[in-house]
Amino acid sequence: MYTRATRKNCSDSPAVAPKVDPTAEEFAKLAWAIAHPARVQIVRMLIGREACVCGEIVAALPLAQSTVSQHLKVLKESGLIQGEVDGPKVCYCINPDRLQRLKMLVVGL
Amino acid sequence: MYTRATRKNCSDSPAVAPKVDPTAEEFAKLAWAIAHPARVQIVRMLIGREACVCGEIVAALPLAQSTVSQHLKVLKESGLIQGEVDGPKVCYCINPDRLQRLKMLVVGL
DNA sequence: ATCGTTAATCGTAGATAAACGATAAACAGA
DNA sequence: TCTGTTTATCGTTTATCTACGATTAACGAT
Repeated sequence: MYTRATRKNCSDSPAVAPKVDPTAEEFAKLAWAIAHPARVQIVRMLIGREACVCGEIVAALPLAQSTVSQHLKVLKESGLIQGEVDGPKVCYCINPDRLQRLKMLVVGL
Repeated sequence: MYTRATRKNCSDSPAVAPKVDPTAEEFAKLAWAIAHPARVQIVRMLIGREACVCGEIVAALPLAQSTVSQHLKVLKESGLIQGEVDGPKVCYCINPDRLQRLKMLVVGL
């Protein structure tokens, strides 16, 4: 047996309950949305510009149009952004509620 | 040509500079670290307990020991946590600086 | 109706992640 | 020294991500 404890609260803390906290999944999904440099830039761009057409986002990134479209899809699925069809173009904007939720979760760590 | 603009700041905004902002990569890496439910739970556990032995983390999660070890490795590589060897055990704790950095980046969005 | 533009989707290839069991390494105690 | 404990690593399998070109769908303008 190992009874040595050289660091406080290290080996001698009470056992942890093996329970899954429910927000971990939601948290991970939101974090995952911005877990890629391109998506971080897209989010920042949309926050800074209020709204942005897909083509402008493509032009601002060194990626193919199809790749950007996929990143936009990921962001849309996370709820962080939403797209609105405007003729042949699609106008993307931030979803303030989800962004706020992400901030809450991170700050609440 | 498409000149219709039904939404403000949508099609008629000035062009975006195709420049890569330098913190996007750092941001993405930190976000990636918590982009998995298990890692979110680990981080929360460490924040709430100050420090924690690997075995306790394994016990708290419904995952194999080797899998947890991999998640710990990811978190360590991101700098969010650090491990300290304590005999045969390893004691993990949060790196407050990196956590603060993550919070700053998210709040600064 | 046709043409050009815009953006999503498809198909594919390569890389990476996630999960596990098995093994190895490091250590304390007998 | 030998044994049991703890954790990291290895090897493997499966799944998902990322990136691209090509194609398709939707739309406005002519």
